[in-house]
Parts: sequence; structure tokens; C-alpha cells
Amino acid sequence: MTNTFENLGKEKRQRIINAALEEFAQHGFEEASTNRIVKKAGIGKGMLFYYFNNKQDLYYYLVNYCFDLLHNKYLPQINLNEPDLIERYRKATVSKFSFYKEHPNVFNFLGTIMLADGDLLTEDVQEKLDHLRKVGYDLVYNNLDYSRFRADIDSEKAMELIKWALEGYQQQVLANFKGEKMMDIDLDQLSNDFGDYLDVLKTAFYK
Amino acid sequence: MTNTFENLGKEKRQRIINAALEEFAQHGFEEASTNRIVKKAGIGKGMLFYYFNNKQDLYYYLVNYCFDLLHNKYLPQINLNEPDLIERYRKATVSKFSFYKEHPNVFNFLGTIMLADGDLLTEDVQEKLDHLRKVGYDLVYNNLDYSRFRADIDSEKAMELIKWALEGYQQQVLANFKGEKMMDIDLDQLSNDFGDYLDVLKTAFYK
DNA sequence: AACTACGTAGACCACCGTGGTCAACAATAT
DNA sequence: ATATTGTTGACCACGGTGGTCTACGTAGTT
Repeated sequence: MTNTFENLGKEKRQRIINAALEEFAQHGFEEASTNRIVKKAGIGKGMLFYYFNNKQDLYYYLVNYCFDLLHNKYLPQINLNEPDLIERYRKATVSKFSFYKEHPNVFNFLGTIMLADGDLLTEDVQEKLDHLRKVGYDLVYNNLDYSRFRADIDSEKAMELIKWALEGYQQQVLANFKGEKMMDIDLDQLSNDFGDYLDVLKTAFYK
Repeated sequence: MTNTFENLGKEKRQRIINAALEEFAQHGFEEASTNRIVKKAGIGKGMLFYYFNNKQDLYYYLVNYCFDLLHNKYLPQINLNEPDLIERYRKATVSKFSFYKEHPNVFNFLGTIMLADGDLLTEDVQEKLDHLRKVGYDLVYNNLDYSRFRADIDSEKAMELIKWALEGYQQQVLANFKGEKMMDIDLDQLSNDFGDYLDVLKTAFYK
């Protein structure tokens, strides 16, 4: 309600946000513990309820915080004008990991939100989630040039396979750099390695 | 300890096992609730601790139960003599879903085990897990015939891509048939759909 | 120095769900 | 009729819960 929390020093505010994001991502809303949050954040118990009215308010604050970041820093980087599926995916993947590297907890938290009880989320949050899903869908299915595919290949099926393969690649990367290791990831190297795989895909599927 | 539980009627025993597997899979060991387990299983609280000494014993029983099933019903179906990656994967995938359909909770439970705290699992369980991982690895990397790949394609990279694509397919299927819906899955249909994708892969990557 | 206003910590609260027990009783076997 | 086994759920001490409140530190103003 008050803007006390917003006026906090940047470092401290960020510490609290990260601690809370981590706790909610790990345990979900119900089983998340405010005691653990304040311990992780290194603040007194009272302060959390001084900044936020209650656990729910904190949760909603985080939800909005994550969506704002997403809308300001990540989504604008996605370019649906690129007609080539593989190129589009290359750029989107690098953007994604770049965002992930900078805000490791945000993605984890949003991931759990997507699976959360519907009745926990207000309608406007649901709409934001739907928008997010739509972007993910458009990224892979909208406004693409199919003409590059080989004639003897079903381009619809090929696209699905490509999508899965690239998401498989992303998962493998995430498995290696999970959690705190995320900051160690080398985006240039990722981009290169990824490019190698994309070249193989092009050779296999394109004319 | 005693064999009281084993002498139970098959239906009742299975009800308890399923309730417990589900609870542990959903909440992990620490946050799993014995109260919820007995409620789901439809038995009195006392019985659970009459059959098992404590929560841990129940957990270990389930672990062994799952591994036994896996070793008797699933692993023998995997055939590493098939030299063609795609064919091998086709058979393994059908086996996997067939097992999954019959024992939906077992896979979920084993999945959480793999991520569980190491100190929760005894050494022999760790060994069984390692064995399982090795089988998964061998399935994709051992004793395969690379000679079918096109000459202008890096067969190592191609194999990785194929693996990811097929696992992506599996994940999509699982997303559709999660939980109780698993029993609705049509294995023949799955096998056909999957075959279509495999054909596309063959056209793209093989000579 | 005195006063005010905000920031901060953590002891404390009533409450609830926990793993586990146990006395009472039902069912079955001898 | 008796002994054995199967079964239930009220009950227990306990630990962790979200949230409160008092006491204190700090900084600015007069």
C-alpha cells in the first residue's frame, strides 16, 4: 500500500525480492515460509509485514514485478518479422538466456506461477499469463516462411521437430547452469554452440 | 519389518501404495503428510504405522517397490542390439509409455527421487539410480550405427538433435495426458503418430 | 538538547498440522 | 470361549505458521 518498500535502498530491496522469489519458486505459495524469507534476506521478521500487509500482498507484488520485467526487458526483444524459423529461434533463445542470466529467479518463479492454482491468481494476472503464452505460441507458429523446407518433407511436422529439438537444447543448457551457476553461463559461447546445431538443422531440413 | 503389509488384499495394498506414491511425488518427503495419505487410501491412521514403523520406512518401501517394477517390467524391454537410433528410440518410447500407462504414479515418484536430497537415499538406492541413468545413457549413445547419416551432416550433432526432438515429443504427450488422464492414452495411436515424426527425421538425416 | 517521525529487530502469540501412540473394539482362528 | 490379529480415530507433545507489538536506533528539525 504505502511506497515504503519502493523507497528502500536498491541493494536491500533486491535482496528481499530475490529471497522471496526463491522461496516461492521452491515451495509454492502455501508451503512458502515467511520465516525463511526474512532469514534469507537478512532482515527482521517485522519488516516484511511493515513493507507488505501480508503474505498474499508480497506474492502479488512479486508477480507484478516479474511481469513488468518481462514486458520491459524480454518481450520487446522478440521479433516476429524474421520469417525464418531457425533464425528467429536463434535470436529468441539468446534473448531468453540473456534475460535468464540477469534475473535467474524470475523465470523460475514465473514457471511455478503457470502451474499454480487458478484461484490464487487474480484475473488480470491470468490475462498477463495468457498473453505470455500467446507470445510463446506466435514465436513458433506465426508469420513464418515455409518455402525453404525441402519438398519431400512435411514442413508442418518438420517445424514441430525443430521446435522440440531447440527446446531440448535449451533444457540441456538449463540443466547445466541451474540456479546460482546461471551467472557463469557464457552467452557468446552459447550462441556459437547453438549456431552449430542450427546449421545442422538447416542442412537437414532446408533445400 | 513384519510381512503384515504384504499379506494384505491386493486391491487394498495397491490403494495404499498409490496414495503414498502420489503424496510423496506431489510434496516430496519432508512436506508429505501421513494424514493425507491415510485419507486418500481410505484407511485409519493407525494402520499405516502398523504396516510400517514410520514415514521413512514407508518411503523406502515405495522406493524398492518402484525399482522392482522397473527392473522386472520396463528395463527388460529395452533392446540395445537394435543398431538404428531412430528404431531403437521408437521401441523404447512405446515401452516407456506402456509402462507409464500401467503405473502412472511410479514414474512421477521416481522423477522426484532423482532430484531428492542425496542424504535421504541410502547408498544401495543411489546405486540403483545410477544404474537407471546408465541405461538411459546407453539407450541413446551405446552401440549405434552411425553409417546411415548423410555425409554432409555431423552425425554426433545430428544424434543429439534427434534425441532432443524425440524427448520433446514425449514431453508434449506427457503434458496432454498428465496424471489420471494417463489411462486414456491410446498406445497404438501414439505409435503411429510417433512413427510419422520418425519418418520425417529419417528423410531429413539419413542417406 | 529535546522532540518527532520513521526504520528496524525479534520476542512473542494463538493456532494448526505434524508424526506417532494407544486404548478400545471388530473379526477371525483355535 | 479364548486368544490372536486387524482396525480405528481420538489423542499427544511438538514445531512451525502468519502476523503483531513493544522497545529501540537513527536522522532530521527546531
